[in-house]
Amino acid sequence: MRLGRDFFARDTRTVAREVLGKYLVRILDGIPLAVRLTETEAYIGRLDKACHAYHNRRTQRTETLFAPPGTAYIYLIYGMHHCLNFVTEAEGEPSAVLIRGGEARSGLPILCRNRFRREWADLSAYQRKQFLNGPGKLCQALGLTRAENGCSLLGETLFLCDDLADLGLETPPEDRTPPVIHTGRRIGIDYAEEAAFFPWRYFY
DNA sequence: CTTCAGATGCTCT
DNA sequence: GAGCATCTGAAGA
Repeated sequence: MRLGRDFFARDTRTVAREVLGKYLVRILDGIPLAVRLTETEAYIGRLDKACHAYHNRRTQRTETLFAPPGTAYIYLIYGMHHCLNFVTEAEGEPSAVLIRGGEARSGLPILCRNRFRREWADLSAYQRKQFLNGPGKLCQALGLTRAENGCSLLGETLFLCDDLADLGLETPPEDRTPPVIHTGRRIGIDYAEEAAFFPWRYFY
């Protein structure tokens, strides 16, 4: 079953927690790419110095955070990588869930070529183990860039779902037991003072 | 396994 | 002009 707007229109930390284990699907050139989400972070504009839209800060970049829940917020970081977020809360409450990691479930050959311009069989064990364990890696594999900033997550080519039946695939056995979720500090925001210590990173 | 430097360009001041 | 919600490869332990 696909996730609707109501899923995203809730407390950001709840969404960050509950989206773990769900599948992010992108249909690219007719081919379904699917990633099971394993790591997220919550960013809440109202309270959070680490959020780009802290105190409702409105600039060209943060405009997407004011879009309806269920919108993709994608920005360029460090001049060469992209980060994907899901906009959350009621429309106009600038908040989002950063997608930090996942595991490939469909379209592995494409995901792999997007990331390494090589075949899965040619990757080292280290490369396989670290395949999608970072926000930039995930965007690169899925071919998501600023061109997709502001796109709906409720559409026909980019969406989330509960299971892989939507894609005509069987859900693997290891995906059937609910993940045990851990929390921790968010990564790479040491500048954000007390907010750097909020336990708003979720993973399993 | 760990640390570290360097890449690279957009965004806001 | 400064800073950034990162990744990679090389080198060391």
